[in-house]
Amino acid sequence: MTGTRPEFFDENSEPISARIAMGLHKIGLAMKQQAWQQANEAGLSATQGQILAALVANGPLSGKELSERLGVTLPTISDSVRVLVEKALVTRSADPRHPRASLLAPTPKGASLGARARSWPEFMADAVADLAPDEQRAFFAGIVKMIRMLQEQGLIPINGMCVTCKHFRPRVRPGPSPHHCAFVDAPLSSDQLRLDCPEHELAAETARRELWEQFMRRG
Amino acid sequence: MTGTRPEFFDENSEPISARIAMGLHKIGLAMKQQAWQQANEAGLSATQGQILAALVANGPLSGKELSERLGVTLPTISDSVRVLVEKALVTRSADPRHPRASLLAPTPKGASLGARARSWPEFMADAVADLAPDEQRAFFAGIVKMIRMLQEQGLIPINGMCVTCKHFRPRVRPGPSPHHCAFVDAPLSSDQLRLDCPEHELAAETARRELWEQFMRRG
DNA sequence: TTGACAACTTAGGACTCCTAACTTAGATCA
DNA sequence: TGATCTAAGTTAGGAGTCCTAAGTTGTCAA
Repeated sequence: MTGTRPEFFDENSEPISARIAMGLHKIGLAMKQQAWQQANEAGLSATQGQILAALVANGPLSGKELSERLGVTLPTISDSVRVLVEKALVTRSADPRHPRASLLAPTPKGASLGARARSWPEFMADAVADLAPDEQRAFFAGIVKMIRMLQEQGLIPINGMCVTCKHFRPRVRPGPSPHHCAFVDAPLSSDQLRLDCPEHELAAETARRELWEQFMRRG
Repeated sequence: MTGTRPEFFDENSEPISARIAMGLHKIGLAMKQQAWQQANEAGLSATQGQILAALVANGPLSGKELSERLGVTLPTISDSVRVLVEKALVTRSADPRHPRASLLAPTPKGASLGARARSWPEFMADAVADLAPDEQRAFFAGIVKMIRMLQEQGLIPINGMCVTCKHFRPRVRPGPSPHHCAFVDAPLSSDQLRLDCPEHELAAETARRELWEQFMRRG
């Protein structure tokens, strides 16, 4: 079984894109387990934690909005919200926008748990900390592009990414901060692109594609 | 709410490592949903698919080994395996290594499903395909390093990574393929590093750290 | 031969997630 | 003024995921 086989790796290894996919799969595994464990330690289920985190990050939301953001169906949300209300971590109030909808907001206790839940993925940040700054930037750039592709394919539900937002103006000036956010009227660099801006407003389909192409244009 | 606020992004954005974590979180979400959906289409559960994929990729395994590889407890595996045996996708046979253990091997039908299950994460590969080759390499390098860190922290169960394998010889020569695999006696480049080599044998703790430091050494 | 060990298996419970079938407040329109 | 439509939730039911705790059972060591 052993011997000089320089062709071994080319024959047996998959293309780098498949290797990336596998790596992300493994990272996803760690993420799932951590979320589960950290939720349990906080006396919540994973979904309950995610709901609280979303409410803290984005302000009051309806059940429908939550289901879109978390990528699960309404009944699943409905179930978890019932428990959160029973635990006095969330309150309901009427939503002026829709007749049957109710706006969900965290109570003070819920908000504090939600804030903690938001930091659950940060154990990842520790694992990233050892990368050199330029490696981190390259890594982040890859992630932004991947997420955009996944969203294009309809595999990621909602995302508050700058590159799909109607307020985003890519490459409007030279220098290190070429982009601009029209909402806050501020320049921003590629490093500063947000993935979950609460002010995100989805641009129309054609405008979105346009934004993306401008953003990707090199030079 | 609108106005010239150049400080907006620095004030409201998190550090890049946290942004990376959030991005990976979103990607993980897509991964979970895809796995679920693709498993359903194949008439399997997600876990069953992963078990079949592992058996195809690594050859016959015991329940214990499966539970380590998939990062779930033995009862969970036991449950899924029972269903797979009922479906005639997996067979048991005695394991010569352990008295009470049984080796699980896929039937032909199970093997074909397992081969398909192995390609489930590949939808990610499509999303990566738009990245330039150098971006892909940088991305992959980041992933390898992250996985290594996560494993260091005990957050990823088993991994057949070259950088933790006793057969791995990092940086033994100059040029584009500086590393060497002593098992197949072949040079390999950083791009060719494997994440799930079936021949992986875990090096002892101290040796592992040594390997890693050699691998990380720049220049 | 008695006990420890290791690898399961069983039992039981909480949570996730889905589809399908209601329920209901308001809007639309005849 | 109703009849119908729409959209947001809720309820019911079922498969699957996970866990902990408590057996089972071959083998090996004392």
